[in-house]
Amino acid sequence: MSFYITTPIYYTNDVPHIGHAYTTIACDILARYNKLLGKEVYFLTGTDEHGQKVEKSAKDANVNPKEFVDKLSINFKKLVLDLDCEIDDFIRTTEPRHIKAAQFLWNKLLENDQIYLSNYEGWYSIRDEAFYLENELTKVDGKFKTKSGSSVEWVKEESYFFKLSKWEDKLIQFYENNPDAISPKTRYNEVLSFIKGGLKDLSISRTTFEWGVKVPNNNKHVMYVWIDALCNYLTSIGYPDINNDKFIKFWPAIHIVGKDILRFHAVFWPAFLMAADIDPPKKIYAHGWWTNEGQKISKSIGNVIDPYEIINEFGLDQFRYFLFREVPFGNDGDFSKKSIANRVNADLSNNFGNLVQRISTFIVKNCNSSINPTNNLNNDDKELIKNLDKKFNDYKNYMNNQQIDKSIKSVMELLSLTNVYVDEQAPWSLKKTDKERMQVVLFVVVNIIIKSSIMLFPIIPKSTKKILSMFNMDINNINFNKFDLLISKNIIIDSPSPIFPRIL
RNA sequence: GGCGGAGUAGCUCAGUUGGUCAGAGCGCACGGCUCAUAUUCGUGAUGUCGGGGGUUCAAAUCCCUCCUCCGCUACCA
Repeated sequence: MSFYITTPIYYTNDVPHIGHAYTTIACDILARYNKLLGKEVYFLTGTDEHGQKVEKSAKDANVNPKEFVDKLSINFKKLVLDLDCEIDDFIRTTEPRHIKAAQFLWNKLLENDQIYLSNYEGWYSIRDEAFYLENELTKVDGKFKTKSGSSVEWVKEESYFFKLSKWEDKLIQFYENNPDAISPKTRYNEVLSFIKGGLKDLSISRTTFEWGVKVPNNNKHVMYVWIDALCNYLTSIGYPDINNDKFIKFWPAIHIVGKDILRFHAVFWPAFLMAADIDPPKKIYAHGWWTNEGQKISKSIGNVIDPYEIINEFGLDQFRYFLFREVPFGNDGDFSKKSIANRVNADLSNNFGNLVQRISTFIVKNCNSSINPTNNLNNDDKELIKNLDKKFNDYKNYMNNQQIDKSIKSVMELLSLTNVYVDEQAPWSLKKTDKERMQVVLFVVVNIIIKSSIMLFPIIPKSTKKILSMFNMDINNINFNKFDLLISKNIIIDSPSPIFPRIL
């Protein structure tokens, strides 16, 4: 079994922000989870480095575009590592392998009679670098203006077109047969209604700038961003060699994207692929956006969230945990210092961390730091183990559908039940009355701590590794294959220290 | 305008086919324990389930209508 997951490639026109971190961590969580399942995982991210904006920014900065993107791309690559994300490849669209792949894809589309040369005409705003439809414009003094007041002019530009209109029925059919191919459900509905509203052929080349992948045999044109950029998902696994091991093993991919670029991934991209005789993606998952302390994030307001700032203040795992526990994956969320502090304290410090701490120190003090396996379970113990089993299944079901928040919640519920169990069994009382029974209770709880740590490993890898090594588990070999509900070996505990300090 | 989603405790939200569905977490109040990172456990309070009307023995759950919010309605990415 294999699992291929991608982030969008990030545009090298600015420094990374919370949105980039969010998408990348989402993929990392799903990648790590699938590794725990024993699947062969391929996790791809990278940078999208072409286009008019980059060309212009580079010019403004008085450097050539390649130098410009070299610098910016590094920031994104660094962020991936600093977020503790285990990628398998970092692709850049300026790499020769990608240019080769994109041009091959183009030629394939040409060969399959999916591309023709014509003219793109419309009202164009130089200031906005965008075309407008007439119904988007208002007439001021006999001249059309955009809502923002920019003037527009009628522009006619030679362009290659992709025969998107031909794919309308096939896309509808594909999505009706694969209702899970777009998530969440509301996004699926949106895309389907968009397609049903009719598809026009798509302009897929530009002549107004040069910084892009050249159209084969016509150097006047560079490829439209979405042919160039989306092709990266193929490039990384060896396209155009579709018979190589990687391609065979991993395609089709699951694409995690922001809701703003859903259409490109869910309409254009599958059409390009089918037109080039390649299977459409397995799934496209659109996530939401973050606000900052209740406010929409924008550069002009100046409230862009720098991931490094959050990590430095709250910790990396705390940040990762908050992003995916706080908000249903797919919804918008609000980031605030108060909510991350509350969330981390309630779930990680108090519920999980304190359970680990109270049990581990108890074992160190009262059991000579060691706990032995046993099968001598009473009904209370069996009940809790049954809950472990149930929550583990819930957790997997949710993760399999990218419902990361719900899967985390399942583990938290298990940990709450365990805290209740500890209070009810009261090992500190058993210490005086029934030492044997006390050992059993501790053994049951240790099992839950270890299993919960493994379940949470994809979300908070560094902290859970600390916990697992505190219990002397083999942290280089964590997976679900050996996930027996009860551990069969003696557990020795190293001197415990709080893993999740409370945030004040 | 069209299509779609949503309005349930202070906050974030669960509520399958109408009949323990009035709930959870956080927050708050009180109490217990003291193994633990002043942590944990228990108990409790607050809601005309957006408004109005209707169907039914019975509706947050079905129908009608109104109000509010959000998303999509193609070529910057």
